[in-house]
Amino acid sequence: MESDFFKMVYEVVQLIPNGRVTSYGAIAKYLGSSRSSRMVGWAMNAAHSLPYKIPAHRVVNRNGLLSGKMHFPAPGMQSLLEREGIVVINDQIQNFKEVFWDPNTELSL
DNA sequence: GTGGTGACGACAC
DNA sequence: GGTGTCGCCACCA
Repeated sequence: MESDFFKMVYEVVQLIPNGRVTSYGAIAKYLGSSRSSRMVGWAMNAAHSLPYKIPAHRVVNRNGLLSGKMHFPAPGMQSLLEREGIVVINDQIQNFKEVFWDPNTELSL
């Protein structure tokens, strides 16, 4: 029973270009509720049961910190990001604003 | 049906 | 500027 909010989150996450990342708040704001950032995170949690591949490793918190790395099943969320060309040090994305992909700007709703 | 929690964010102090 | 608290909505017990 995927809510439209969730589906929107998944769609946006899948639209994230390679080598780019976004924040929960950015997606939430794109959906119309910047304060619903928690729902975006929850959507990521539910994404585990989804048949689609959700590049959750491209979604980090507003600080560019890999907040959800602990929940990530992969051997290393950081490794995935580095493979994308993103520099990650100590679970912190370097040049975050440079790799930051804001749907509100890129998609220009 | 109620209460508590959660991959966060913004505002208040 | 750092810390604390509220908010937001869906899911689980």
